[in-house]
Amino acid sequence: MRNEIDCRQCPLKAVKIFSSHTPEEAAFIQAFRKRELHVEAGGTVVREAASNDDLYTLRSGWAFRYRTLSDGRRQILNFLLPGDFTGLQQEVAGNTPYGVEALTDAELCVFPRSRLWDLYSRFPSLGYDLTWLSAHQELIVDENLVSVGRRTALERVAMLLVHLYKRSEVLGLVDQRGMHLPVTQQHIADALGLSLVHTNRTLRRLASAGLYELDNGHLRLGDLTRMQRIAEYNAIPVRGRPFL
Amino acid sequence: MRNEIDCRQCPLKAVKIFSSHTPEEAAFIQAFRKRELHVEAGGTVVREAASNDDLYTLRSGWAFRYRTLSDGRRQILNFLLPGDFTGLQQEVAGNTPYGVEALTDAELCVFPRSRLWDLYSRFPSLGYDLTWLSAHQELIVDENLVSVGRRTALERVAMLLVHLYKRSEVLGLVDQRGMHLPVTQQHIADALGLSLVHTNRTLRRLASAGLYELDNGHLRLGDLTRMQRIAEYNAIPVRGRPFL
DNA sequence: CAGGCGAAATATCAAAAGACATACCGGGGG
DNA sequence: CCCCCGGTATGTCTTTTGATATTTCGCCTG
Repeated sequence: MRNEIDCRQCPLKAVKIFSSHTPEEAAFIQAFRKRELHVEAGGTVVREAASNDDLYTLRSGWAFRYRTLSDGRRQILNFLLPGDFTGLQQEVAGNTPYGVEALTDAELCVFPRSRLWDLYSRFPSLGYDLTWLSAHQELIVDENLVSVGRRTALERVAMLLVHLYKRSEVLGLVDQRGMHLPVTQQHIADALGLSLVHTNRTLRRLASAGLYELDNGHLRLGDLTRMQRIAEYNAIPVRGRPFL
Repeated sequence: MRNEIDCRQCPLKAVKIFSSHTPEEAAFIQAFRKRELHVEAGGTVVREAASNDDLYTLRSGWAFRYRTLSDGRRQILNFLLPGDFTGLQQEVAGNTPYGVEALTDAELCVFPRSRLWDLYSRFPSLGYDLTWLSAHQELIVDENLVSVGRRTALERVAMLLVHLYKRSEVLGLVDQRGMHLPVTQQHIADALGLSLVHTNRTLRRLASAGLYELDNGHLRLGDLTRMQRIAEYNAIPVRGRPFL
């Protein structure tokens, strides 16, 4: 087993967008963390409809939350990028109402739900952070719901590309090649409530209008302003955001 | 101005599903509350895309959260019933990314976001409750996203009726006439990402199969089990749930 | 280097849902 | 009492999206 990372040197601290912890908070988080979890691309982080006692911070890599219906129809609820936190909803429903799957090799920090009360009582600041993270994720799901419910296929795809691009950007994951987009068209279809075929058609339409280029899994947006106008999507500007 | 209700005698306390507060918590909530707000049916609680410094508990009546696109397309994100809490997302985005509108005459308790930190530091238990409420609302939005993204029109409508029925039931809002359903078909359409016409057709289909009856705004479900099977929806069983 | 495989691209046809028009229905106000 | 108006119901036609099938492409592996 490889050495675990010390929370006090968490690589996320290097990313500007994240706010920092006091030494006491960092020490508590370190003690709160149960273990690290490494999942390879395509692997399962949380099994759908199973019981689960853990909370997760995604430290590196991509993942997504999803639900499936009995005949296999799948809806991706949202994509998880580094710094995202998940698992709080199990506190409300008994078991996990959704699954989580890794899109790339991913590293996660695992926390025990059983000691959540400890966190709130000893570090209210971290309790506040959890609420913040929960509200942030809901904001993203709200946005997805607007897309799936009321945007056309073209608008939806444009919205998703802009959304993921913006999120990658603030995490420092965009370089001159563009951003690494580790999703298949099937994932996009499942996130947007479209069929695979129609997703393909729609992507083609955007690409031939010069609005994006994809080479080797790296996405570049040709005309961000026009994309945003098509999608009628303005990313939420987030200042210092917390993480655990 | 009519007398305000004392939080220590909050009518929600009479509803079994809600867990209770310690006297200290109740006193804090009382002091935290800025004012009460009475909105009539159809009135605006929170204006979309405006700045807003408040948090809200819906104490009685129905409301809904929504977003609109510039050409008027509207997506209802979720319905708010008594005990529901909203406004935390403004803590993440600067201004309110969604509007809230009352469906019936409604009473709300208004809390200042500026004193939120006070709540976390002095009553971590209430901080935990806010996280719970946030996660609970997200669970509902997740479920809506699954519907809108992957269920057929028939399944969606069935799911929504069951969902609202179940929620009303645990709040003690169902009597022998059924539940009061204060929504128009346009609201249902906007919640489910359907057109008004198609919503009407679909409702007709369910009604003529004897699955529900609506008289005078009161909904009765003819065959709950069958409805649930159509919708493939199992309401989340919620035990003691917090409120502010 | 050939074969196999997952993902992407594309054609054809079918179904679901939307748009528009119009009629109906019931309650409140002049 | 009648008219207006919001909400509901329904018919007809169009558009969008989905289903199925087939081909292509790039990559990995043997």
